[in-house]
Parts: sequence; structure tokens; C-alpha cells
Amino acid sequence: MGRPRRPLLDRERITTTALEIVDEQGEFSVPQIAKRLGVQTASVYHHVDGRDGIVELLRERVAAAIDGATLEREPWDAAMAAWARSYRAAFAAHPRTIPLLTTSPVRAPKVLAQYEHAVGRLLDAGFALPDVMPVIIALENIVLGSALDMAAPEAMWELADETATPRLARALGAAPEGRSDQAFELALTGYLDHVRTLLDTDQL
Amino acid sequence: MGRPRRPLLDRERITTTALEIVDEQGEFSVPQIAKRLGVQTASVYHHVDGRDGIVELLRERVAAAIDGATLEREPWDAAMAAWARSYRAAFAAHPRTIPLLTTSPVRAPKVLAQYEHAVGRLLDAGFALPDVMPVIIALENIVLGSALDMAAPEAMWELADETATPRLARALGAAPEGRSDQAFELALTGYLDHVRTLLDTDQL
DNA sequence: TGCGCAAACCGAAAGCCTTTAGGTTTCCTG
DNA sequence: CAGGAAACCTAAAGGCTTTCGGTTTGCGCA
Repeated sequence: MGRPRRPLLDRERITTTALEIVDEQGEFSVPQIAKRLGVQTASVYHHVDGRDGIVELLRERVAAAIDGATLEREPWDAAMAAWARSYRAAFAAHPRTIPLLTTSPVRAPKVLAQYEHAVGRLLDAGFALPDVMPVIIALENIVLGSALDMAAPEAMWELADETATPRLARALGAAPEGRSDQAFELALTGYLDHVRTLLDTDQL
Repeated sequence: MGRPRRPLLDRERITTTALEIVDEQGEFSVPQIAKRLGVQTASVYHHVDGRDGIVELLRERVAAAIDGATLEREPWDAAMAAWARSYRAAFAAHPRTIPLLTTSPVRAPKVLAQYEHAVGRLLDAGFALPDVMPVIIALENIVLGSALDMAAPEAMWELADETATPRLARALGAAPEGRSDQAFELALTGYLDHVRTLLDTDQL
């Protein structure tokens, strides 16, 4: 015991292991991480700010997959749509993290920089300053709502008693395979159409 | 000790107390509930199917505030809009329950009956069977995404470094008081406009 | 080169939580 | 009025988070 010749732990390895466990089990604990890394539980606390700190690392890791370059596309609404799709795709890659990540705020500078970029695009497009945040928040609502849907796709609609809800059962049976994707596209394109119309007709 | 003359516990009281605690603290534990009710922790387990059972009771309690009668309004899109607003309002009354409730599915018969009703309205309005669930899921995405936003309204946008994101900071400062409400209305009306158009022009 | 401090890990323990098992008293039904 | 079910309790197992102090190693600086 004592300090090892080469470090056994670092934030990267801890984050990767936590993400593995969440992908498998939907939850994680510090002892589980320690066990996989062949280390005592207390050691993990030397590298990380408690369990919440690990959640924060997970948030940054997952959010790192969001492609901020999409925000440079033209016109502005294509940029927003591409950004939203990339945002959703980042969560879709690790759907079981979603319940963990939706609870607390986004502090990662990289993500905040993207919001900054999005604000700029909307201002340049002609949106009034007070309208910018509602437009962005609404977009975020659609993205996160869809992410939640992806997190519990099957169990979300287990009908114990199909006879009590026959039409719902039929609608579920007839729904396409990628119903979650289709729902997202419906909400996204519908919303952006609407906002573009409002902007073009000065109704916002 | 032993069985009391009059019962000290029942599912109603347990649910009410759990909801109180969640409203105050954002979380709850079985010992906390027991302490408030002047009872030992183990006693709670006689009335409830573990901690998850209590979460389920909370889900039903919160969802009971959704007004299913809204689904009878005319025309169909007004019904959907009113239902979505009532759905969101039910969560808004207890925003701190949202992280608890979004994790697992809705099994309450009362809520399933409302989905059944919604399916019926959409079919009667002329939607094709395979399109019904995507339309409902998209609506649900908007509602739940907005609910998440309400759960962490202030902290969600605490900017540690305003100089790094000046336009975001300005947009936040200029945003109206009810920005969450405005964002929801924007997404909801935009989405329903779009879906109505698709239906009227047979594009779905 | 050598000293001392910081870094990295371990062992132990406190204090919380969930859940179960078994005991005691009271109620209710037949 | 007898016996089983109901309602609560005590106790305890086993997990989790977090902290504290100890031990060993690395590294910077004199």
C-alpha cells in the first residue's frame, strides 16, 4: 500500500468507467467504479468532487459529442435544426444517462459557448433580444423531452390491460419502428416552421 | 407497542407526506416519512411496495391533477392544446417531483384512459393509425421537456463567467419573467399548427 | 545529493439509506 | 370467544456516501 509507482486513477478513467456502468445498469455508485478499477472506494474521492462531481463529469463527457459546428450553417433555422439533432443524438448515444443529467444545470464551458453562438445566430437573424431565450428554451424543451422518451422507450408503454384501452393498443401496434425519431422530427420541424413564420411576419 | 387502537398509517397519508418532503427538499426517504408521521421506518413498508412503490403513488397523485375533460373540446387541436397545458400544469404544481417521475413509465389507469381518449380524438380527426402515436409522443415530448425546464429554472442558467458568454448573458437578462411559459406556448402552438397543416394537406 | 512537502492510495469508521425477519398487541370474523 | 389477520415495533443485514488519518512514493528546491 501507499502511493503506487504509476497512478491508477484519473478523472478520465473514472468518467469512462462510470459511463460504462450507467450504460449497463442505468445507475452507478462509487464502490462499483472502484471495484472495476481495482481500487479502494476512498481512493476515487481523491480525484473527484464526490458523487455529484462524477455526474458532472458524465454530463461533460456526453455533451462533448454535441457538434457545435452545426451552428454555423445557413440559414439560421437550418443551423438550429442541425444543432438540435446533434444535441439529441449525443444523448441518444447514452440514453440511460438522461435521468441522471436532466436533474441539474449545464455548466460545461463548451456547451455554454454553443448557447452563446446560438444566441448570436438568432440575434443576427433578426430576433428581438427578449425573444431569444424563449426561442432557445423551447428548442431545448423539445430536445430534452425527446431524450427522456428515448431513455424509456419500451417500458414507457407497457399496457397491462389492453382491453381497457383498445384504440391506444392498436395505435401502438401500428406505430412505426422509429416512432421516437419521427415524433422528434415532427415537433422540431413544426416548431421551427412556426418560429420562422413569426419572425418573417413580425409577430414575435 | 403492538397494533394501535386506530391505524396511524395509510397510503394516502404516506403519499401526502412524501409529496410534502419532495416539495421542500427535492428528494425523500422512507425514514423521513416515518419520522414525520411519528412511526418507525419499518411500519411504512406494511402499506407500500418499497420506496419505488411510493414513487409510483407520487406519480399517480401528481397525474390526478391532469384534467381529462379538456380532451372533449372542439376542435381536436384545441383539445390537444388544452390537455397539454393541463398536463404541464399538473407537474408545475410540484416541479421538484419531476426528476423522480420522468424516470419510469406511466401505469396509472386514469392517465392511460386519457391517452386512449386522445388516440380516439386524433383518429376521428382523420389521422392515419400509424401516425397517431408519433403525434402524441411529440406532444408529450414538449410537455415533459417544459416540465424539466420548470424543475430547475434558476440554477439552470447560472453563468459563472459572464464575460465568456456576453450575448447569452444579455439575452438572459432581457428575457421576460415567464420565459418558461412563453417557451412552452411557442413550442406547443408551433407544433400543433404544423400538425394541423400536415393533416389538412394530406402530407402526413 | 538530500530534505520536505505534496500526491496517491489504503483502512477504518460514521452515518445515512433500503429492506427483511420476527415479535407483540389489537381487531375482526365466524 | 378463539384464531387468524392487521398494524406496529425492535433488530439487523448490507449497501451507499463521505471523511479522517496513515503509508508510501514522487518531485521540486536548496
